[in-house]
Order: sequence, then structure tokens, then C-alpha cells
Amino acid sequence: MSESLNKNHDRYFVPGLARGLRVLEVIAQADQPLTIAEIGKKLGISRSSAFRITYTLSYLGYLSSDKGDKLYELGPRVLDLGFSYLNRQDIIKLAKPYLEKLRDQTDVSSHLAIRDGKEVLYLDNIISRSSFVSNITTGDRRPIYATPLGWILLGDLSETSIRKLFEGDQFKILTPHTPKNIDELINRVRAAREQGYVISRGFVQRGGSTITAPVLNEIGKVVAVIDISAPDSAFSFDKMDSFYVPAVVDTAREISKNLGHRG
Amino acid sequence: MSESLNKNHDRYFVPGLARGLRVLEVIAQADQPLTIAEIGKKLGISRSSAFRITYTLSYLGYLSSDKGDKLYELGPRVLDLGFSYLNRQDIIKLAKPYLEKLRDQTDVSSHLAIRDGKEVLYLDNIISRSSFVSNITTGDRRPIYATPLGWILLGDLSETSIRKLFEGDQFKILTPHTPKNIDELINRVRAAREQGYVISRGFVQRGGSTITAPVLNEIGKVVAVIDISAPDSAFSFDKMDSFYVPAVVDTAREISKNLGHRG
DNA sequence: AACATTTGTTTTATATACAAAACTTAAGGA
DNA sequence: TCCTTAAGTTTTGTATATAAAACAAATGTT
Repeated sequence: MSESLNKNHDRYFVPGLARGLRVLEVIAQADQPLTIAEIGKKLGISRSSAFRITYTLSYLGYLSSDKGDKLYELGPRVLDLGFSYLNRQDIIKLAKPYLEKLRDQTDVSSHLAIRDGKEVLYLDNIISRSSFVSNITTGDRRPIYATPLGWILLGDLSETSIRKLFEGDQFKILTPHTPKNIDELINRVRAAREQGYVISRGFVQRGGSTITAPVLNEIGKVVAVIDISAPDSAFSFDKMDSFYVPAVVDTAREISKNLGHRG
Repeated sequence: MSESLNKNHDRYFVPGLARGLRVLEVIAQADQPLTIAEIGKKLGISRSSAFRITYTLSYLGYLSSDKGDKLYELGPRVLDLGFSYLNRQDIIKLAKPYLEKLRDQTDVSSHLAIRDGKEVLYLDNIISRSSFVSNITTGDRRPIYATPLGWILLGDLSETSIRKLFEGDQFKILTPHTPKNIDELINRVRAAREQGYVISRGFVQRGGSTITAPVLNEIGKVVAVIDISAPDSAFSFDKMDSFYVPAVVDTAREISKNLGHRG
């Protein structure tokens, strides 16, 4: 019911702050506005504390309580932090024209993503003009072990770093191609690094295909990853190696080159 | 140097939470990563408190400290709240196809916005295909008194509500068309409400034009506003009344109609 | 309609978050 | 090299944030 609330996890923890952010997260994840009592239950804190936190968050615009002041949902203020973060990621602005060109060449959607811990975080989403509705939007996260994007991103870490990162984790098997354990994951990562790109057919989603390649900075560190991805029907599979792969790899290389110049 | 930190503004305030969010805001607004000492100075809190807050925020992923652990910037976690908010705004999904159609008809950029207090908040931004680089992106805010979008949005408030909202405020005059005081603003709002739309030529920005119309819910409340906007050169001014205005007004009406059906 | 439950709000005694001060590094200038 | 200043970290006494308990209002049930 309630994950342990990291009480004095370290002696420098500010509990009021941690709890307030947990409240925002819980409300963000809930699929409907929550009452004070529900928030308290979900976090395992007293109603009075939940009351004080929602009071503070509402005052600051991070929560808004519409229907008769009883139900709390996210307030518009939360947008500011997110977009401020996005606007700071120079790689988005830098990569966008290249990704658009790639989309136009291939007529499938292209994406830009980075690693955040054990997750892939999508930073941009250039949708196909023939517009199959994409199931990915900016800000989405996916488990890093389960996607080709992730295998490329992990290529930057040593084997021991990867083992430490996933220590004790159970991999949820999403498709027949999902690595079943750390060893299989490490093989995937190594293969991806050696090849310099990943082609996947139905790895992440049945009937969907992806081609993925890394964006490197001046010292060869993997700072981001790009892909093109679409239902199989959108690809001409006979042109996979001759056309799609070079298109993605070259685009990644161009972005990498310009990254070196500026950043 | 430091805005007064709302000490026990009310007895239910959670100061640790309020300060933590202020830290995030200050870092979001700064144009470079900040040190603990700088954060403390900006907020008027002690270094030790700034240390504990950044410690907590970093642990939770809301801050990241790259360069040698001394400089703090926003962490990727801040994205989750923002996008969760956006995904919850059904009006965005609902309005998008209509705005795209409007963009295609007129070949200028179109936008969707709502009111947040004294600000206009942009929720979507459909850029022109002939793509003059738009100076507006999702998440942007503008002072509500200074823009036609704002005059429409304020149409939902009574005159006394408007006076209360801006009580004691000084209006910064951005263009010759900016209302100089509350009375002028109220005239603009009234005119906008009576006309049902606003045409502006260079009101907000020199050489730029906008046409704006309200989105209403089933009981006639203004819940959002749409516009098309571009440099003057993108418009054919002889078709202003015959083509552009009806296009925007009709689109707003269609969105309003569908809003009633679903929400 | 009466009772029982649940939820939001207020009070309050006490556990603890906070700022000041002490300590530790690091950087810069003389 | 030594001295000074500034910044990050740790400790600590005290002001205060907090959870429990009390209260009030609303909602649900028999």
C-alpha cells in the first residue's frame, strides 16, 4: 500500500519536502483527482499532514482543487519545471532538424532519448507524416533493459556498472526478445556496441520495428540515442540494410559531430 | 535579492516543502547551474538549509549535480509532473485535430491556451508548415492583460473579479496597444466579449498579427482560447474579415461543441 | 430518523527540522 | 608559502513542524 517513506534515510533529509513531492507524484500517477484522506493512505501519513501538504502545494499553484475544494489534481505550475528542463537540453534543439530530415527520408517516426537511471527517457518525438498514431510522446519512460534504445545507452557503462545497476532486479519479460537476466542484457549491450546500431523486429512491441543508433560526444561517450520506429507495415524490409540502417547511423553521426562543435 | 519567503503565511504551511519548490523554481529560472551558496543567497536561507534541500532533491532525482557535485541543475524527474499534467488536459487532445485543420487552411501557426491566474498559459502550438519559427512553445506564459488571448479569457470574469485580480498592479506597457490600466483592460475585455473574437495587428509584437476566439463549455463558460498568429507578411489582409476570422471563430465553435459532448 | 463512519479541520504536546556556529577543504592573492 | 576568504559539511541547542487526539461536518446504513 505505501512504499516506506524513507524516514531519516540520511540525517540531512528534509521530510516535509520529500513527502510533498511524493504527494505530487501520487496525484500525477492516479487516474483521477484524490481526496486528502486518499493521499494520506497512499503515502502512509496522517490526514493532518496530508492536509498541511496539500494546503501548501495548493497555495503555491502546484495543486488545484476544483470540485468543491475536496479533490486535488495537479496545478498548471508543474509545467514550468518540466519545460524549463527541456529548454535546457541543447541536444533537443540541435537534433531536431536532423531527426526531421530522417523522418522525411524514411517516412516513419523518429525519436531522441537519453538514459535516466534504469529508464529510457524520450526527449523528442518527430511523428511520421503518414502519421500512424505514435504510442510514444516526449517525457515518456521505458525500462532500459527491455528496449534497443536502452541497450545502446548502456553501451557507455562497464559490465560491472551494469551489474551493479540492476543488482537484484527481476526483468519483466515483455516479448520473446526481452533479455531474461543481466547476462543476456550484457550480451545485447555488447552486440549493440560492436555493431554500432540495433535493428529490432517486434522486440518491444509485436509487429513494430525499430532501428537505433547512438549519439556520441567529442570523447566518444554515449550522451543520447536516436531511432526510427513504426509498425512493420511501414517499412520496406528489403531496404533495411541498404537504406534504413545507413540513414539512421549517418543521422546519429551528424548529430554527434555537431554536438562536438558546440557543446 | 530574496522575495520574502512566506514564513508562517498561515499556520498550516510546510516550510520545508515551500522552500524546496522555491529552490527548484530558482534553478529553473537561472540561466546556469547554481551552487549551494548561491541558492541560499537567492532564497535568503542559510547554507546549511540549502545544503539539506539540495541533498533531498538530488536524492529524489529532481536535481542533478554534474560537474564535480558542486553545481546543481534540474533533474529529469521534473518532466514527469509536467507531462502528467498535460496528458490530463483532455482539451488538448480534443482540440489538436481542429487546430491542425485551421493551420492547414490558413497556413499560419495556431495555438491553444488557458488562463492561470494573471497569466495566459499555452497548452499547444501547431506550427505553420511554411514554418516561420514560432516564438511560442507549449508551456509558455504571457501576462494576461497584455494579449488578445487574455482579453478573451478574462471575458468569463465579472468586472469586479477583474478589478480584484489586478488590484494594485502596474501594467507594463509593451506596445502602443497595451491597456494602460484596469479601466482600459476592462474595455478591451468587454469589446472582445461583445464581438466574440479579437483581431490584433501588432498588439503584442510589432509586425505580428493575431486572430483569437474563445472555446466555451456547455454552459457557456470560457474554458480555453485559440488563435492563429504570424508575422503580418504571412496574412492576406484583404481576406481578414471574409476568411481568417470565420475560420478561427468556426474552429473555436466546433471545439466547443465537441467539448460539450464529451466533457 | 438515528447511528456509525468517514473525512476535513483545529488544537496541542513532543519529536525533530532548522540556523548558527564550528569545522574542513579549496582557491586566490600577497 | 602563508594568509585570507569563501564554500561545503557536520554538529548542536532551540524554535517549530508534526502526528495524535479532539472536534465538526458530511455521508452512508439500518
